[in-house]
Formats: sequence, C-alpha cells, structure tokens
Amino acid sequence: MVIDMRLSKYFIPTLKEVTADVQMPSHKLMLRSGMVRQLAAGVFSWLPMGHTVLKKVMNVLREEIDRIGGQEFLLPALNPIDIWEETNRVEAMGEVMFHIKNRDGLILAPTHEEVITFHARQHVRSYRDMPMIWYQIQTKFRNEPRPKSGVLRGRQFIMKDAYSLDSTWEGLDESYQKHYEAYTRIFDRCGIKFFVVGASSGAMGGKQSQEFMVESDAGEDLCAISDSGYAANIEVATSNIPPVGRIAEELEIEEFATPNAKSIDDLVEQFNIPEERCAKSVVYMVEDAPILVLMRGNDELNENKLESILGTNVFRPATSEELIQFTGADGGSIGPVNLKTKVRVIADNLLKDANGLVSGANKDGYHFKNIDFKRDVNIEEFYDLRTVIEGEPNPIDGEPIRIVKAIELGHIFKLGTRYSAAMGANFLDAEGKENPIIMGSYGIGVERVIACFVEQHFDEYGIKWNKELTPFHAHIVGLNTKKSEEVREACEKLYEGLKEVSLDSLYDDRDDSVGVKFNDADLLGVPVQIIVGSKNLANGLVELKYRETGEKEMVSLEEAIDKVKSYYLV
RNA sequence: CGGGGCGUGGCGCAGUCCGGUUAGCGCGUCUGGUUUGGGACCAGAAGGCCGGAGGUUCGAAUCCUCUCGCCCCGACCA
Repeated sequence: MVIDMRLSKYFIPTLKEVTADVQMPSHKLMLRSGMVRQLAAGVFSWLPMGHTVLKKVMNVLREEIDRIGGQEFLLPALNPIDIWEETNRVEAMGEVMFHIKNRDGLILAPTHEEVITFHARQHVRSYRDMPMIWYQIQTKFRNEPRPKSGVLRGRQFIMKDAYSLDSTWEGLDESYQKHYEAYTRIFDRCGIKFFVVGASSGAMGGKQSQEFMVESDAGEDLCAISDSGYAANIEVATSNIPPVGRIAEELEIEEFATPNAKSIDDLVEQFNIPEERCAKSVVYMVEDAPILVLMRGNDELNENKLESILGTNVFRPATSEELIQFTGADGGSIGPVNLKTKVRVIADNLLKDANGLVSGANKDGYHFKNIDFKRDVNIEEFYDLRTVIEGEPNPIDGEPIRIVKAIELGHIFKLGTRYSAAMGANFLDAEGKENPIIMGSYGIGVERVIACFVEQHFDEYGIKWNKELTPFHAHIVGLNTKKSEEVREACEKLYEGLKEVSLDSLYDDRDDSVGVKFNDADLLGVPVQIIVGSKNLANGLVELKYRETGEKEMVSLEEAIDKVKSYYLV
C-alpha cells in the first residue's frame, strides 16, 4: 500500500502564525508545521506528518527495547480500580487519576505497574519463568492540574513503559542496567542531548531511580549538576555543607518576646541572630498526627525527601487551628521546646547536636534562645531534609552545584517488591520457597521525545529533522509545476525513483508560488530538498539542498536519487 | 485550588474603557485574469446571531450577573 504523498493531496496544514500565548519554539513549530493541533487543555491530535514522526520514534523505541529482550504488550487504559486499591495507589495518585463517572469501579490508568503485576501474578510461577521484560507503547491519562507547554505536559499522552520481572536482586540490577543502556541508545539515535540524574521515586515507590533529562527553560524539574559530573534531581540532591555545630558558650535557655517576628528573616533583622542559629519549624499533618520538622535558618524543606522518610505522600501543612491545638501557638512562634502536646519531631542533619539556637516558644509572640539540641530537646530523628542551593559544593568532589531547569524524558526505577508484595505476585525459588517478584519500571514520554528534539533542532525558518526521525527522506520542491510539464515529469521521475529504492519523499506539486514552497520546505525541515525548476532542468540538472547546513549542489536526476540514498546510508 | 489575562468569519488580530449607521484589518478560501527561483499582483465574491445564558436600556461585541472554555503565574518556609 503506497500512500500518495503529493502535497496537493496530503494533509499538512502549515501556518504562518500561531496565537500569541504559544511560547516554546518546539510548540510553535509543531503547530506551524501541521504536526499537531490542540483539542482541549492538555489534549492534542496528531496530524499525518506528526503521526509519521511519532511512528519513527516508536520504531526506535521498539528496536531498542526489543534488542534487550523486551516483549511488546498492549494493555488497556481502562482499569478496574480494585487492583489499584491493592497497592494503595488510589489514594497516592489522588486527583491525578481519572475516575469513570457513569461506571463504578473503573479508572483511566495513569501508568501500568498494577496491570503488569496482575498478569505476572496470573502466570509467573517459578524462578525459571524469569527474567522477563514486558513493555508497551500506549496512552496514559493523568488529570494534571495545569497542562502546559503544548505536548510537553498533557492530560493524555503516549508512553513507552517497560517492566522487568526478576527472581533475584542481581537480576534486577541487570535489567535496570540494560534499560539504562537502551535509553542512552534511544536518545542518541533520536539526536537528543541529555543527561542522567539520580531521582526520587515519588508515588512509584521503590529503591533507586534515575531520570533522563533535557536541559530547557521550559522544563518543570530542577536539577543540581556540576561540570565534574555530579547530577541529581533537586528532589534528592544533596550538598556538602558543614553542620551548624556547637558554639562554646553554654547559656541557659531563655524565653524572649518577639511580637513582630513572623519569619526567620524578621528574627535575623530584629534581634541580630545569625540565620543559621535559627531553627525553623514546619508542621505537617500525616493523617491526623502532626509532625514538626526543624530546618536550619531559611533552608527550604524538600517535600520529596520528607515523603520518602514518611513513606507516604499523603500529608499536608497543618492549619492555623491545628498548630494552636498541637503546639500551643500559631505559625511564627512554633518550636521543639515546650510543645503543648506530644508531637513527633524530626530535624535536618545540619542541626544535629547544635546549640545556641533560636526557635519558637509555642506561645504566640515568644521565642527561646540558647536552645541546645543535646540538652533541651530529645530529637531522635535527623534526616537530610533540605533543598540544595546553587553554588554549594556537591557531595562527590565539592565542585559547585549549578541548578538548571530540565524536561524529564525518561525515568528508570528499581521497584523491588513493592507491587508484587502488595498484590501477591509470587514465584517459587530453587529451594521451593515462595518470594515476591522483583520488579523494575522504565518509562519514556513519546511526545516529549519529539518536542525535545525540535527544541534542540530548529532555526529561524523551521525544523531540522535528523535521519532517524524525519517524516520523509526527501522533499521534492517542484517549481511552477502548473506551467511546466518538464518539471512535473522530472518530479514524478524522482518521486517514483526514490520509491523504488524504498525512500519516502514528499512531493510539493501544489500550484503555489516558489516562495510558499521554499518556506514550507524549510519549515517542515526534511533533511534533503530536491528543487526542480525549469531553468536548471534545461541543462538536465536539479538542485539538492541540505536543511541542516543550507549547503546546495547541482546534480542530475539520477545523481539526486543516489545522493539521497547515500545520505541515509551513512 | 488562589491570582491575572483572553474568547469577535477557517487562522492571526483591532474595536470593548466612553453603548448608537451596514462589526473592521491582515492571511486564507472561491471566480476570472496577469505572474512565477524565496510567503506575487489586479478585479470580483462568499463567509460572523461578537463563547453561552440571563439582565439593564429606545438601542449591547461594548454595561451588570451567572456560566463554559483556553492561556499565564503561583500553590511548605509558620
């Protein structure tokens, strides 16, 4: 079946302009080149050319995941809520999960660990059945509070998701490593510059995870990286800064009035207290229980770190009423000493064993000074809770950290037994003992691959596809096709000739002015343009133009086909 | 969820503050003609109950109320 790819018939609605609120270059170009159209907030249709590129990306994904032994599935987006309740993720996903309104017990799946584990439970009985890599390329549904940046964050998007099933932890390490390498090959083939960061597992749970990131101002993730090679998502990034420590003076703890101090900055300003000697209190409610978190000075609490310490993402800042109920004071005057009720207190590592600290007195308008964490409070739990700041030394070699914005393109997780244990997906090991399957989960946002590629490969005229992702191998630009039969014939010859050697070409046979055709060709960004005009044709020549470099050369029709062919062989 | 902005022929916009002929402009579309190596030109034409509902008024794209949609910023720091 051969599709007619004459532009006069093929649906590529290019646009000269897009509405003013489209900001990202890739978003603008994908709209202008007729690849996508928006249907609703966070919901996009893929038009024929965009869909062709999508298929090219999927091709690369399939080849590389097949190469590491993946077996392709197609799992349903519609899921029974039961399996999600088994893993307690209905609550963990919260508002993000779409629930079907007129059919109880069905949801739209935001990811597929549960379904995979369900089938593994059905059929995986023995350690001999593993290792296994199961994957699919399929649509996910996530009720994002705020979709943005075109196709980058949608409520419906296509994901390549893979899952590994292993009987040993070493096996998981191998499966994980295979995916790491496959992902590297995938993004290399797609011509995307990326970096890998250590990441948080978030609602996925699990042991270890890494993200494949693309640096971009439109990114929604912050990463701490250093030129020497440290790279971590800010959600888990750490830095090597010294703890607050102890000062020599051993002064008695003392209450003092701070009627106008609502924040650490106020304390620092009004009482001349060094910022690092302030212990900031933040109170969260975990279910119905309060937890007081102490941070150094104005350090920012990292909620992701808190989440992994608490083992749940179901927590929220306490309300004013709750603060008063549990601590005795409203925000601004809360501290670890003299709490009204028994409250779990955890503190950042930097505050461990520190003294000479100032913190709220749990009495509105009062603080304590000279608090000694060894003497005056009994905090047993110290954790790394802070968010790192640009310029701090990285924990590996001390090089300063840079904070960059990045788009998350892929994410690989060592899930461990979190899902298999919860759902009872067990196997018998060589000793005949029953164990939960050891799992990994690996995802790539397919549309994001395209958006990121375009973001990295465009100029003022349009997109510049690479050999791997280009929707067509050649773009035949027929000039004045209406008037010149010679041009039409030459174009047809090229079109057919390329088809014979299995190269797809887009043939612009429209009755439009040359300017329109040249501009559309540059906008669509096919790597090789074959420009056929009557003047050159009189000498038996056509012009080849390479989109990447702008380089041009005059060749015969036969040479043109050979040149295109060899261009893609390299 | 909080705050801000926008919704007017297919697309991109003006008009709205300060209500008043027939609602404009550019692009696109259709017809005819002239052009043709970088988004051509001339002539003519089609196409809009101004997001929706209600209200104020002699009269509403314009004012008021409600509602739907879309975009942007924010959503621990007590």
